[in-house]
Amino acid sequence: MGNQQAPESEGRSEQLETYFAGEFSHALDEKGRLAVPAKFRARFKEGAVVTRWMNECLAVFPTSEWESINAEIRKRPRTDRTVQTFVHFLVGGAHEADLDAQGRIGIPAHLREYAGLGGDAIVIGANDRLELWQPDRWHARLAQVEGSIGDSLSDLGI
Amino acid sequence: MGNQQAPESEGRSEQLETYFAGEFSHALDEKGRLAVPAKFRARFKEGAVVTRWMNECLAVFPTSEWESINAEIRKRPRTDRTVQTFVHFLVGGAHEADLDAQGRIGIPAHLREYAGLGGDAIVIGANDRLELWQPDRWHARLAQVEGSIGDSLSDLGI
DNA sequence: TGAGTAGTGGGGACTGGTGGGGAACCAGCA
DNA sequence: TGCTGGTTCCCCACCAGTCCCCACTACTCA
Repeated sequence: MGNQQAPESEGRSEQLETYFAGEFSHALDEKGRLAVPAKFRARFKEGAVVTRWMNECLAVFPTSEWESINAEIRKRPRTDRTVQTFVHFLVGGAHEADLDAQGRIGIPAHLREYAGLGGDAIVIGANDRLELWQPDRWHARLAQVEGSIGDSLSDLGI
Repeated sequence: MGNQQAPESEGRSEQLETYFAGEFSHALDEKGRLAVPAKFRARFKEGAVVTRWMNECLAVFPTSEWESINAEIRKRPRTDRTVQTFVHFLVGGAHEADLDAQGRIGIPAHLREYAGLGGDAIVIGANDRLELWQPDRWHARLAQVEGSIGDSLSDLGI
């Protein structure tokens, strides 16, 4: 990515963010819609897939990203136990949607319920995906992560 | 509709969904009919096959998909124990049907009974098939899956 | 301080899901 | 063989949820 050559005459060329990063606090409205941070919207031009994710949060993938993950799964035997787990949890939970004209995405009721979302939500950039967290769960997760970050970094050799 | 005769005006920008995904809650009516989610109906133009499936749910395959699975089986020796299991469980349970004009499919009584279906049912998109679940069974299955999703993802190298 | 962008809220049209009525088909019995 | 009862299938109509669009407010940047 990265090395952009001729700067666009546009001035601030809002070029495509390659990886998601950062933390945002947005509100879900009455209808279960959530605004995607403006800088990330271009990545979702082709559509977005919302699904269940680990630690009781939701993940939002650009469609292409999701497809490449799922394509990997479809190569494997459908009766494999691990594959079934994946299919039920992730594919079964997957909701495909486009952003509306305001850059919002609708979150189906059963996913909101799974992640405990309502009112405010925390949007986390997590490289290949966005994660949506119920605020309390996010803070708990952060506290948990802080305790083990030292070990993790040395495990990873960073 | 159709005041202009574009040949495949059927098309719509929303073209055929390639794989099934997502979760839907639909009701079985008095007559044992279940509405197939509208976005998937095109995949069942050639017909659908409903049959028993793992974890006491039902599976709905597009006819072509079912055919390719069953063709695979027919190549194998009919005395093979696994083949016999497959034939009794899946082929024996198979019910071929078309969607009605409202996009509903009729589920025979013996299959409804097997899956405990009546009143509400959960429809799960599972890549190559739809799965029909009795709500309580589905929630139990989800709870079970949730516990092992982390391991599954790392097993799959995701 | 003003202009533009981002986030939020809400109203209206429309599609999809559900229920039910009626016709057609089938089988059993007289 | 004709009549009757039941089941299945088809079609119409209502209702609710979803999507699309418009408007308002707050914040940021120049």
